[in-house]
Formats: sequence, structure tokens, C-alpha cells
Amino acid sequence: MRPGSSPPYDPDGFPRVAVTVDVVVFTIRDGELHVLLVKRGQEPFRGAWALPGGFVLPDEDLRTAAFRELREETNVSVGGSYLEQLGSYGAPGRDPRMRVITVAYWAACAELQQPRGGGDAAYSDLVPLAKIERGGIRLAFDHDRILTDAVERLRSKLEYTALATKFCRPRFTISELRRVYETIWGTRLDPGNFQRKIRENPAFRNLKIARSPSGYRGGRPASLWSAADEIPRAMAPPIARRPVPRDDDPE
Amino acid sequence: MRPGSSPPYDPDGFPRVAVTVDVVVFTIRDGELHVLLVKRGQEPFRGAWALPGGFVLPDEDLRTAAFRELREETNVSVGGSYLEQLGSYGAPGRDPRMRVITVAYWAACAELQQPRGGGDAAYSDLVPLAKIERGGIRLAFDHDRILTDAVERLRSKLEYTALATKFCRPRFTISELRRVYETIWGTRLDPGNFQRKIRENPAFRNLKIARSPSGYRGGRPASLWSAADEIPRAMAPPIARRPVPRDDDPE
DNA sequence: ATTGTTATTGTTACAAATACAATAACAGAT
DNA sequence: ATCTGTTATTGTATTTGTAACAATAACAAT
Repeated sequence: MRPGSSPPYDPDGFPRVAVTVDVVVFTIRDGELHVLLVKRGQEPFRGAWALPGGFVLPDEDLRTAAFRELREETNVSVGGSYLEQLGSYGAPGRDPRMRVITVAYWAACAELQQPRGGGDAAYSDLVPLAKIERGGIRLAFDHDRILTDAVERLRSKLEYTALATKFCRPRFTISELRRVYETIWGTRLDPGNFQRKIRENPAFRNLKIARSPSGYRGGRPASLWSAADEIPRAMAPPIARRPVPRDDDPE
Repeated sequence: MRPGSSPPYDPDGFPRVAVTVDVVVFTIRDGELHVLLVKRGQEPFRGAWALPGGFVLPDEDLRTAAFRELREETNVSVGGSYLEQLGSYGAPGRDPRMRVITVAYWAACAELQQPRGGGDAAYSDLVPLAKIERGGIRLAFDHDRILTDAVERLRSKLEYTALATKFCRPRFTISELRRVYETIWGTRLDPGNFQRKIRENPAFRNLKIARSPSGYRGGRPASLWSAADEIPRAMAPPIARRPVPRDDDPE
């Protein structure tokens, strides 16, 4: 049935459902993958960690709503970042008060400014994903599930797009890029082979300038690279994810 | 903002938004990829082709709603088929009457029974995708866009999952499976190499029985196979999609 | 038996990924 | 200046994977 017909269950012609957006923002800080969370200032789940998000306004695009809620609740703008729709979550009862369907987005960001709570969020901070995955933190609503799905999507999208560049500054060295992969996958990659893969991949552009000497700790200066496209496009061939030697090997 | 707070723009605490589901059902008929469509019996877009779909009921899961609307509008049940969420489409103005956000699903089916219109659908039929892609048919709302996204997802998911089995009966021969790939990709695949790939892939199980002699036109009887899992899981290695020699080669 | 058709297996050539070694380019210490 | 530590980058041999296509096997129909 569509609006216009008159279903018997609702005099208004359609059921009352609220639509929200929630955003999973990933960033790397101190060599660890972090997620941007808010601490809820309202019931239900008051005081619990949750994904930033909220209502879609009457004349607002879903994506726009995601950007806005993020800014309102965390004071974070993810302008040049990658933002993609993850999917919708609408199980009845996922919000104890009423029927709420949420459209989840996820983003990959370089160097986030320090978040600051706002709106319904009492507080906001970047939380290490490892802490959540170890079970140390439980999220409100079904946000655990949303986060799990987002992590899976992030890990797999790293393989076949140039998404990893979004975790770097506009100009980066190949080993910085490699460390992004290693951090998110929890693996170690061969520097030589990785070098070659990036060099031969048209999704990356060599700027042919050496890294400025500021803040580096000896060794041959790396040359700087940038992503060839604003939007991380599909790479051929992909970067293979190794069978995961999970534990950090001591060499 | 979340329900519970009191935004100034709406006395009820949340904006009035309708949520629908729409379903893209793919099947192969007469060696051609078809999509299940309905002919609209109501304004707007009365008489135009559209994806089957409609309102989510107050206590209904999104996926359940997709199954239900499909049954109501087309009389088609996609029980053992693969049904996956595609994404949500919620641009303001995508429905001329009011704000409607739709959650789109897509399905891969073997051998559909003949559809029959019902509910808001005056009529329902399987339409060859080629006809739509050639511009012969325009769909209502933003359903063209949804369909395009679904086709893209289908084509790429064929590569790295055993999804193609869902277009076959529970037991199938390798060449039937190959024809599924060839139909959907519009390519020709080497029978020998394809054979080997399937045989060595743990996502497929050899039943070690030959095809029953009914309805076959000479040649060595093929042995029958089935999918190893109910849900098409990721395959390693993937089946490579060839650079597309688009035109059907005359040999 | 012969022919036509499809399934299945083999073989070879080629392309790509990997492991690992070697070299290059620098900073800082001696 | 030379040495040492560190990182970037290139080279190479080996392994692995893929593709093309030829050959064989198993049947039905004639």
C-alpha cells in the first residue's frame, strides 16, 4: 500500500513511524582505530554510550541529516571525509518508546578535532574500537549491531577501494598508508610488496616530492602521495587481506 | 534529537514521515534476466511500472514487510530465495504527496510462478531487464535509480559469493550455473575453466549423481550440484568477471 | 557403428603475488 | 669524515593462479 490508499489500521493513511539517522565515524588516533560516540543525556539509556544521530527533518535529505546530527551532537564536521550509507535498522522494539527506523551511515576521517557534546548528547568522545570489541563497552539501542556491521564494511572496503587514503592527510607517505591497513586489519604487510602495489595502482598519485624533514626520525625521506580521486574508487587489483596473524608478532 | 526531547518544529516530538519498503526481484526466464514489476492502479504515476512495495506496518520488521508487500501486490512468494537490503532512499520530493522514505530490498529467485496483480497494483509481470535498460520503460518515483543500484549489486555479488545458485533449482548442473553467470554478465565463460573453479570451490557440493535423463538433448549426462550453504557465502577465489565482450559472439 | 552434443580432464603458456634480499638515502653519534 | 641506525625503495627467484584450448569421455539419435 502507498499513501493515497486507505488502509484500515490507520485513519491517517499511514502508520506513525519515526525516522532517524545514526553515524559511525571511524578515525585512527595513536595507531589505533577509534569510533566517535556520545554519552546519552536522556532516557532511555541515559548515561550509556551511543552512536551520534537523531531525527530527519521534514525537508532534509538523509545524508544531510547525518552531517547535521553529527555536528550538533559531537561538534565534529566530516567535510572532506568519506560518508556512505550502511543500511537501515527497523526492528519493532529497537527503541522502547515507539517505532523508530534508523538509517545508518558510516564515515572514514583523518585527524578529528576533539569532539564536544551537544544537543541530546551529554558528552562525546573518540573510543578505541578494541575496547568495545573486548566487551568493555555496551552501546544503547541496537547500536552494537550497527557498529559491528560498519566495522565489517570498513575492513572489506579497504581491500577494493582507495578508502584508506581518507584516514590520511591529503598528502601521505606509502608507509603511513600501510600503517592504516595494518591498524584496521590487525595484520602486518610486507613493505616492499605494498610499495609496489600502490605505485602500480592508478588510484594513487605520486607527487614526486620528498617528505618535508619536519618530525621525522631518520631514514630515507619518503616521497609524498595523494589519492587520485576525491571519492575512493574501486581498485584493480585489490590489496589482499592476509590470513590474519592476529597477534602482534615480535619479529 | 531523539524522541523524548521536544524539538520546536513539531508538537508531536517528531516529524511526520512515512516509511515504505520496495523490492527488486530478479529471476531468469528464457535465458534472460527479468525484474518483477507492478503496474500502478493509483495516482500518482497511475498506469506506470513500479517496483512492488508499500507501507511498513506498525509492528512489522522491515524484511517481513518486504515479503508481505511482495505477496500482496504480485502474488509472488520468495521463500527460499536470497533477500538482501539494498539501501534507503529518502530524498525530499521523491514522492509528490508527502515525505516518504523507502527501504529497498532485492532478491534472487529461481523459477517464479506467474505474478498476478493485487492491492494497489493493477497488474504485475516479469519484465526483461534489457528492455528497461534500453530505455523502453520508465519507472515511477525514483525506482529507476533503485533498480540500477540493485542491478549493479547483483552483478558484483555474483563474483564473490555463491549467489548464482539462487537462480537455479536446488540441484543444478555446472553448465546451468554457468549460464546464469553468462546471462547476468552478458559474457561468455570458458566451460572447462568454469568447471574447475566450481569443482575446487567449497561453496559448492557435488551430489555425485548424474542428471536424470528426463528432458535432455544428448551429450554426456552432467552430474548434479548444490550450494553448500543456505545463505550464499563469500567464495575464495572469486569468479572473475571478464572485460565484457558485450555483443553476443556469433562463434 | 557413426555422428552430434555436452561434460570433464589435461596441458601448456603466461601473468601475478609473495618472500626475501639488496640497495639507496638520510640523521645523528662518534 | 666515518660509522651506525633507520626507513624507503628496488630487484629477483619462486610460487601460485589463470586462461586458452586441446583432448577425452559419455551419452542419444540415427
